[in-house]
Amino acid sequence: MSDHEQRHTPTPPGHSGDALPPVEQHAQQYEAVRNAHETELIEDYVELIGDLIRHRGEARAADIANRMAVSQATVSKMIRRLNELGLVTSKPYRSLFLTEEGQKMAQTSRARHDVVLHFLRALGVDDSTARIDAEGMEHHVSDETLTIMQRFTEQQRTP
Amino acid sequence: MSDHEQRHTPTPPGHSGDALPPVEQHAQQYEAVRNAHETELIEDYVELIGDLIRHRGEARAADIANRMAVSQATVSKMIRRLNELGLVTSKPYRSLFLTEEGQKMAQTSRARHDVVLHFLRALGVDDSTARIDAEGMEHHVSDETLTIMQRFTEQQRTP
DNA sequence: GATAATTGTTAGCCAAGGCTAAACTGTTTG
DNA sequence: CAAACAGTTTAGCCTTGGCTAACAATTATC
Repeated sequence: MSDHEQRHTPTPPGHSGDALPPVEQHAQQYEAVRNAHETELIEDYVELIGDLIRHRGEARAADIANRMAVSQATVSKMIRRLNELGLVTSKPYRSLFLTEEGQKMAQTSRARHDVVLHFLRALGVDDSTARIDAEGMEHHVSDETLTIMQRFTEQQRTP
Repeated sequence: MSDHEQRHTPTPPGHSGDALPPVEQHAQQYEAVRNAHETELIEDYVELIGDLIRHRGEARAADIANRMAVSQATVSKMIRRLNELGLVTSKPYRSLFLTEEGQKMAQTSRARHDVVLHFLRALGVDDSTARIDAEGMEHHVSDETLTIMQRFTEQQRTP
């Protein structure tokens, strides 16, 4: 653990832009992003499976592959993982179901996604752009920010 | 390419929540996220190196490792990659420099980051939360949304 | 009901991005 | 100036999440 940096001025004076955050805080930012990345894909799969079930009555691997633009082999492998994690149940060659826990995750993830999407639209972002941005952003928005976004959206709706 | 889904109602009627987007659009969302992920880390490194140079006069591997909360070995490996990509120049055991291209990327990335961070603060998000969220969000915000965020922030500043 | 088409699985490959341990270089200091 | 220390690199390992190709099962069609 080098504190080499700390020998110098902690908050340099006349630079353009913001100062660097303290090391611990800075590190925490990057760690948060890495953590988000670990769960992100899992959540996306679970969310999509939930959506497919809701809207189509069932979730099949081929549909997931199409919608994710990914090979069926990739989906198959991922489903095995979701199984091990206790998020879905599946019998070979049959369509998928979410466990209790999976349903909870799908629901949370869905809600999160919707808040971000509606927020972006309320901000004035074009629908198809909002969809793309929301998909990427949803896993990186804290609960605090999410609440604020929701409040903002509601205010826009009833001016 | 299965169109199995399309046999059914394309926009189902009375469900709660939004309908599923058409397959092509949906796929595009996920592809965008995967693409962002590929460049994300690279941009983070380059941005951080730029920041270290600006604020401290030099960027050393140990500082990067500390700030990213990652081992030095990981940094070392990454620097080799950045080198191959023509983004940084480095002599063994010496501190790092950004190439022209690297500087351009650092600058763009920095600007993006700042817009998102200032936007979140203008929205009313607490500073340390805003920093964490901004770090994750910055790579998933389209230019369109970025512009809107910037406009919003300026409006808040001068009410 | 046999065969064709679709869907699902398995095996084996690859790159990215982490890690630890060990070797090496450069700098500081007794 | 030699030894100790701090910083850097290399080697080798692991997991994820992609892919293709080959095979297996289910479903559709004649």
